[in-house]
Amino acid sequence: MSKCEQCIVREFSSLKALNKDELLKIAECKTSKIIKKGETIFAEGENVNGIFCVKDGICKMTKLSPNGKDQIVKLVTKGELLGQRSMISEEPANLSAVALEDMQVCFIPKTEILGFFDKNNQFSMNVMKTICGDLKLADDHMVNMAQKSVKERLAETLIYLHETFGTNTDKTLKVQLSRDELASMIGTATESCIRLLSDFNKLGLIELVGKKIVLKDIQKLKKLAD
Amino acid sequence: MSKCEQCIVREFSSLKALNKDELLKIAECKTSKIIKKGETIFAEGENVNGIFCVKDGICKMTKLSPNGKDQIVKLVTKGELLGQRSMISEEPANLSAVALEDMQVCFIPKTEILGFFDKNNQFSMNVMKTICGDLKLADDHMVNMAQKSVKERLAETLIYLHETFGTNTDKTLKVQLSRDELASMIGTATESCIRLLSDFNKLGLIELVGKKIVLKDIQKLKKLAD
DNA sequence: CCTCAACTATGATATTTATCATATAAATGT
DNA sequence: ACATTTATATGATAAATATCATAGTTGAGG
Repeated sequence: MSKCEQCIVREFSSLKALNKDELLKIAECKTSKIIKKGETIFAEGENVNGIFCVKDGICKMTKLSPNGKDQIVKLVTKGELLGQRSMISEEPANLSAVALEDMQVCFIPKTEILGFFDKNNQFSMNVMKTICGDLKLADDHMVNMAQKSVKERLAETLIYLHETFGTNTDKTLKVQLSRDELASMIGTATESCIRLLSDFNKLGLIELVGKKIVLKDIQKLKKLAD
Repeated sequence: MSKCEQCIVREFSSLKALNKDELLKIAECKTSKIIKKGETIFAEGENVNGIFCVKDGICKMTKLSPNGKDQIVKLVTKGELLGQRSMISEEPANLSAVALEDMQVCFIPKTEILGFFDKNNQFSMNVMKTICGDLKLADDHMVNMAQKSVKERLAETLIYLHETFGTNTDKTLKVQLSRDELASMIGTATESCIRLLSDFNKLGLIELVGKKIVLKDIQKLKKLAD
């Protein structure tokens, strides 16, 4: 069982407010897991009963729309926590978490976390601030979906992927989403997404290297995204 | 200065966790305001420095999209609190709050509320749960915007307005939004919204009584909304 | 190395939605 | 009460997007 003290999640998440003793308590009760690409960490409607710390890898948070299509609501990467909302609301998960690449995560039971809420105010405030940040992003995201065209949303998403997750040595985007997943992020049909990528390619805004994408003209993309 | 003990906001919001002494402290420092229909309680980008308790009336929370159009993100009505996210995140307001009808609100300074976070855990948990609820709604809303057609969103919104705010004695919807505002809720052009209302009218799903709307066939509307 | 399935790509077409134009109705101020 | 603005309504058209069809490409497993 590895220690939590030097874990990356501790540095970046709400957990940074925990002291040595509290970290030791977590280290004792946590469960480490390896999640393979494509595997589900938890699914919409499931009772989670704790939170997951993402130690490595990226996952997509999705929600099934009544029309049967999956919408990617957001991406979560190393250093972040999963399942906080569900735990606090005492409700089943509203979103599914599915690994986009191999992941290392730790599960910490609800009982442990809820104890910290009572005793460690800084921790509570951190969690609250994180969720408030998520709420702001969700509202902003909603307005984008409602007001922007598919083209604008695609440009914006490409820039987001570039700025947030960076590139490989060959300049291709590090997070490798399928065209289908990219379409599901921007909320459009797969064919429309492919077609627009093709257009962007012809316009010299991006370059398609097999299934991978290179951003060639970020300034123009930003202008396009508004 | 009226007391807070019997106030409707106290019954329905996170404030219900506060004890008599705490309520008295609030009663002393709060400011009551009358907001006329159309007036702004606070605007996007403003520093709010406290929260507003909605004692009576309804307001819209809007965000300006880069294309210059206002998107209505949600409606807030009596018994609810405004400006919590901004206060907790220590950021300017992300949304504007504008009265849809005459309102009574009370302003409670930030300093007072932050004090309760330290001393009253139940209050903290209530606030956290409220924000978690907001986050779930925002995510769901986002998926709707991304995946549903304008027609589906209109049907869904009409049902929401009916179920949440009810009807007048003549069966018309109580919240009276202009066609423009309704369009801004569902994220479409005003003309498209008007046209669809007209279609729904011809199909017998709704009835247009001047600028007001009566839902005639809720079952069919629900089917339409998915 | 080959085969099958899944993914990517593109054309043709239908549907949805936005935009522009114009008309009518309702509200507002003087 | 009238003029002026503002909101609602509808038609015509253009633009955006989805859907259906089909073909090429890639990658995994035998």
